[in-house]
Amino acid sequence: MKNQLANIILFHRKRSGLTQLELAELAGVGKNMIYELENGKQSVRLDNLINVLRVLNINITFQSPLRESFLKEYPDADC
Amino acid sequence: MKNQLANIILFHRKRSGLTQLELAELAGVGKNMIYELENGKQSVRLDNLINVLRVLNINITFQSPLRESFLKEYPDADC
DNA sequence: CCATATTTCCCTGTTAAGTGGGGAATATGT
DNA sequence: ACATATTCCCCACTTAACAGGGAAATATGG
Repeated sequence: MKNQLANIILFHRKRSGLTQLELAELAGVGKNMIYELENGKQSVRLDNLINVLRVLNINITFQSPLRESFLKEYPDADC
Repeated sequence: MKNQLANIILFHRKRSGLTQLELAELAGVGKNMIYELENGKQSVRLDNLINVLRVLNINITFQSPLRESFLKEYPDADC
């Protein structure tokens, strides 16, 4: 149970029937990156992570109390 | 409108009344990182981004159809 | 309008992220 | 039990993320 992200990636990759190598190639990253991601490495590059998550159909979102109340007041803001 | 993340960070930093330099020091990153984040740089390190978001009280979450249906079936899984 | 704060965008050196190769360890399935 | 697939984890090399200095451009506010 290294961290949340590692488990999410492992779970989705297994469900997709992909090997680490196949996922790496689909995401355009090195094979070691998948291994490191699944083992809790935090110092990966964001764009690489996003490419991996895209293959696995995982969405990354950002939430905060401030943002949610702001978007409720100004629904078209999108910022 | 470079990207979503850049706008979120800028919006929250302004609301916090912090300068780029102050946010950088609180997050333990270089001053240039804040500038680059707010200008849409995608190749930043995830741990640095997380440190910045923590200061701004912004949460990262991961969502997928697979994950949501899975957690609905097995509420205690947490993976 | 002026002084000051802040942001933008150069630059340079350092450091570690990322890569592919490769081989040992482990898992898978027949 | 065996062959094969996959994962784990080491290595060395390349490259760019990062920090921090600095200076011009821009924003702020008194």
